[in-house]
Amino acid sequence: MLKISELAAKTGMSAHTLRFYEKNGLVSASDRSEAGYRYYNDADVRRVEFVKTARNIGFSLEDIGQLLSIRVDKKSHSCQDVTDITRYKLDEVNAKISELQSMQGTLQILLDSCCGGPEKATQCSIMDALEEGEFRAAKES
Amino acid sequence: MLKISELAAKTGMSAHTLRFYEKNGLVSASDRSEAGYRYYNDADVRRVEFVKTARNIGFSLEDIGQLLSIRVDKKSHSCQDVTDITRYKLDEVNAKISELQSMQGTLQILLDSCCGGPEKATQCSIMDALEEGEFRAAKES
DNA sequence: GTTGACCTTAGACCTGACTCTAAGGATATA
DNA sequence: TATATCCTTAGAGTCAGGTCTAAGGTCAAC
Repeated sequence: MLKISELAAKTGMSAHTLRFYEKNGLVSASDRSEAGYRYYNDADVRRVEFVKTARNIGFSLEDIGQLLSIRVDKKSHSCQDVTDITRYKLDEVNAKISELQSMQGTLQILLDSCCGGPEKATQCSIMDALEEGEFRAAKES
Repeated sequence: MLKISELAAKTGMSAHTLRFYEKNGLVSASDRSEAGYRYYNDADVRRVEFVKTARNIGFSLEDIGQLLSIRVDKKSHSCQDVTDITRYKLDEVNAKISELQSMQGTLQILLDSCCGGPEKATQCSIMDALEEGEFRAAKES
């Protein structure tokens, strides 16, 4: 049984974050001392590691909440339930990538158009382009 | 001279946002009525359009503040000042794209590994992979 | 002369994921 | 026993970029 700081050390999260996760229903200590100290067992550690892994991949805490509820009762859930969450996340990620690639393209065009030297900015083609306003929003949502 | 709601209509921003920008030093009305009403002239409109364009490209309000201070005194700034801001932003965008592409790759692998069907999640390879924890963080910062 | 649409301000609220503080109680070591 | 280090809680603060509210002042039309 680990105390919160020990679990924090073991998982690389802060005790603050572990309490925050508990408040948000993700991980709680399976035991408490008389004084109220949290005590975590091996299953708790695995749950925290699961959260950490999902977090690393990019799932939001809300996504992780759903994955955890599948995890505790796998028999009542299908692979489709899991892929639905994953696919939705992938769509989100792809949308953000597109948005950023649009920004990237614009910024690259701007950079290519400008000498970037010590010349005075009175004739700077980047400033001129911004003045012209010939760019669409990268995101439409 | 335009009142704030007229400028809002003209630029597609809300009056709220225009006041918010003013509070943050980006755009202010060059005139005020006796009662305190904001009045915007053509130069103000161009400044707002400049902000809007830069915002669409993806510059942060802080970046835009810097671009605006170059804009009002181009003679004291060089093209390099402008490209520095642009290049920095491009680097940021590229870093985020890399991060998201890493997430994308992982999510795709997960999806490919799972049947996604109505089978019970007891043998789900996505859940297993999350349990194994074999993924690195997409971002290192 | 009053209705209704506009304007003003300071400041609260929103998202997401923490991060920290204050005030107090518990435990371990010297 | 003293002190240092841990633990608890509720709640506030952080970031960015808005968005909204409350309470009140202004202005044009009927």
